[in-house]
Order: sequence, then structure tokens, then C-alpha cells
Amino acid sequence: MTHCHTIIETLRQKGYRLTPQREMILETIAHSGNHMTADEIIAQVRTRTQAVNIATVYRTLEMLVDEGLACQTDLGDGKVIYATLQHGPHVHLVCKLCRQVIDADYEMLSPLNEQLLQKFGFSADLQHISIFGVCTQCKKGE
Amino acid sequence: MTHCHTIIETLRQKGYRLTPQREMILETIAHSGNHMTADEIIAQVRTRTQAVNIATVYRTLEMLVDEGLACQTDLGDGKVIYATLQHGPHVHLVCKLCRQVIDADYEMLSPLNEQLLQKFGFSADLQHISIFGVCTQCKKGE
DNA sequence: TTTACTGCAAATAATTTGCAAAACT
DNA sequence: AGTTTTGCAAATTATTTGCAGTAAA
Repeated sequence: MTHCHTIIETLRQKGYRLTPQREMILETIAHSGNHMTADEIIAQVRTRTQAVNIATVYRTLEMLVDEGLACQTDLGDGKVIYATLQHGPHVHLVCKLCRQVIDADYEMLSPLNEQLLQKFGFSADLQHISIFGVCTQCKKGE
Repeated sequence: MTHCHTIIETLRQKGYRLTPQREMILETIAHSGNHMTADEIIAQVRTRTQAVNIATVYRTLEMLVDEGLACQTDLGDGKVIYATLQHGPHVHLVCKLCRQVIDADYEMLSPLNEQLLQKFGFSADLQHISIFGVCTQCKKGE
């Protein structure tokens, strides 16, 4: 809730209107403490009220990403997940078999970040990154 | 062409049929020496003949990826690119402004690969990875 | 009151699929 | 000949958009 209020305050200051839809969408993402797809978000919100449309969810998410208040990660298999920035930067380890998403610490990527900058002058967005592979459990189960 | 023939030989050995469509698609990707989207591939092939359908392109690409003969990379903005493995593993640095794709050497990722394996038991597919960010030219142009 | 925001339904866009006809081997 | 593979058109899926009505400020 606290984190949620921070975002709401920020939006208000930027001149956005605070609609119940936006509040509910925000609360849902922030509260879950996890990454969610647009579909998951609307499903969750609809346990509370029918008064939200999927188009509004997409428009709200786009706004949050544009304002730097949420991060968007493409999981590759046609799924895009969103999360608020409460946990700070991290890496998404996506298991391509079970589709589980593990969060790893961002620190792991600092050396890479520096190398990319030095060798290519490339400023990488490593806070949004998804790394695909196979998790421990799935390796055993094979 | 040489590289192309290797792939064709491999496919034949695996029991796949060698159709002109598959040959043309393969030649196009291998020849370009670059990453291409399904759309770019069919556009290129169609400068030679009309006798290829987009569904066939997708089916061929899927087969190549399944057989480990091509790699597939999701660029995030709704584009998926494909390339044959002639250049060996590499990292795709995608500029989110100009959409240019720079190839970086895979070696850069070895330490990360090891860490992911040690800390999480996660076998990462780093040969398919896309890293988003802003390239030198775009940084200047801003 | 003003103008941003929402819902709805239609539009996109990329990819996938069913099925009959064509063509490798 | 027998089975794979293709083309076509329709289906799918996720997302976007136009527009008229609703509601923050």
C-alpha cells in the first residue's frame, strides 16, 4: 500500500487523473509483489469489480512504463509481464519448460554492463532483462 | 553456399525432404549473413519466385530452430529474428531507438553463465539472448 | 466546465492451423 | 506409392485504436 501511494502521488503530480480503475490496477500489481501479465491483472481486478476493461489495463500499463514507474519484460512466448519497481532492478530467469520466473540479483550483471559500455558504447537496459533457460527442477525431471 | 549445404545435408540425414521452398529459405538466411524476420525472408525469396507462402516460411523456421540449426531471437517490439548458426553463438545488442542489432561476442557472457549455474542451477540459453539498450549513435543524437 | 479517461467493438499484426492438393523419395 | 510438405484461407492471440459517453479536476 505504501509503495502504491507513492506511485499514485507521483502520477497526481505529473497531472494524471486518479481514476478508480488506475488505482485498482496499481494496487493489484504492487500488491502481488510479482510480475503479472495484462490478463492476470484484469482477472485479479475483476474479482473485485467488473468495471474495468482490458483496454484500460493496457493503457495504464503503457503509462506506467512511460513514466518509469513499472517495468515491462517480454518473456518471449508471446507473454509480456509487468511489475512495479518496488524491488529495484533484477534479472528474470525464465524457465522455458515450466515457464517459472526466478528473480536474480542485478549485481550479477554489473560487469557485463561495464563491458558493453566500454567495448560498444552500448548503454544496456539490464533491469528489464529476461534470460531464458532451464531451471533445476526441470533439468531433474527430464 | 557451403554452410548452406551443410545444413541441407544434415536435414536430409534426419529424414526431412528437400523442397525448393526450404532450399530458398535456407539460402536466403544463410546468405544474408544476418538476422532476418519472417517477413524479410519471404520478401527476399519473392524477388526470385512467387512460389513460397508465409506459412511455409514459419514452418521451415520452426523446424530449423527445433533441429538446432537456427537461432530465434525475440526483439521485444513484436519482431522475431532468425539466423543460421554460421557465426557461432553471440549476443544481440538491440538499440531500442534505431532498432539496429549489434552482434557481440559470446565470451562476454561466460562468467554470467557460470554464476547462474552455480547460484541457481539455471542453465541459461545465452546464445539466444537479446540485450536492449541505446547504441552510441543514438546517444549522441539525443 | 473542461478535457482526460473509459468502455466498447472493430482493427491490427504476427503467427498458427486444418485440410485438400502437390511433390519429394 | 506412400508420406511429407505446401498453399490457402480461416482461426488465434495479444494488443491497439476510434469514437462517443463519463467523470476527474
